[in-house]
Amino acid sequence: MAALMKAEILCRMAGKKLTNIRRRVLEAVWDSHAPIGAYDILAKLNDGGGRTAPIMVYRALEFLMDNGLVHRIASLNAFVGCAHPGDDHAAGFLICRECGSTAEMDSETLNEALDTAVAARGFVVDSQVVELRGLCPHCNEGHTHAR
Amino acid sequence: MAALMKAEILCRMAGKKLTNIRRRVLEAVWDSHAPIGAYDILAKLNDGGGRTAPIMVYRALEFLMDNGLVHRIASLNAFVGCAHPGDDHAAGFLICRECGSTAEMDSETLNEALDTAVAARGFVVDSQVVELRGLCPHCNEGHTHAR
DNA sequence: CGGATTAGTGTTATGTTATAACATATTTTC
DNA sequence: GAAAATATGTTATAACATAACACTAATCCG
Repeated sequence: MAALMKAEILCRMAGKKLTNIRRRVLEAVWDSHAPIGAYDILAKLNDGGGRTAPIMVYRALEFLMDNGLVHRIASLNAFVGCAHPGDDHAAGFLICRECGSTAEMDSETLNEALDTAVAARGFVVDSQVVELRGLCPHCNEGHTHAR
Repeated sequence: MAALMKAEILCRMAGKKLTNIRRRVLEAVWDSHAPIGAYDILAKLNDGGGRTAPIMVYRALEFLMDNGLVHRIASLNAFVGCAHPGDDHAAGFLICRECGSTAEMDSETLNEALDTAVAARGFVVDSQVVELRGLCPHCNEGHTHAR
């Protein structure tokens, strides 16, 4: 799997260890087509008789997030693989309410607009949560919903 | 309290009932200078011997959110009073990591940018979570942090 | 009016998400 | 190879949220 390979390389370059459990959690995240919850990851790991504890999953997720390999979707209490690992980027997400698919949006336009809106108020941003829920192009076929 | 008065009026106009528990939850939300968690609201209600149950608070919060009186901050699992009740608006939030104060950002610029970034991908947005964490102007005095 | 319907509240129990505290094992550093 | 740092394993519990069902109050409409 390409994402796994890339993760291996990035960790090696950064002097970080992509240990077994971390790799297995990352695999579980990528195996899911949609954002996946920590306890669903846990279930995958323990499928077939493992005895991994919740905190082990959370610790792995923390590592993966710190190293830009996974993002947390706060509005879903769930996690997705990062589409652009390596870049240190502020991302936004487009979450389809029908199919659950989640696209990472790394838009200049978006971040410039955020900066502008925010700078006007003298606020200094450290981190952002931008999660837009709606219909992806595929699920929107034949519909006529507007915002 | 002004927010309470406004809520009364808006509910009356909409034919909705701002019952006792709903009003008390709304009060608790406004009494807090920062976003407040459901169980902290609960504690306030029960301070002095009440026996309100968690679900009663969640039910009240659901009503208040449905009627545009309260917003949920997903990244904090907490709730804030809506700064512009009555408008049906898509808001964003600026959350100070030092003092916890939270400003509601109802920016045209922001929403236009979101629309632009999103329309380019053929995505149709229903609802949004925009929560920016950082330093408010007051807490930023004397600092030189950048994004 | 007064019965039927709807909306709201109260109560108990449980589900879901996340972390604390501490012991053990492994790796790195010097 | 001892000390320090990093990672894992184990048990328990904290924090956030909802299900299910009984009961009460408000409203609708003959």
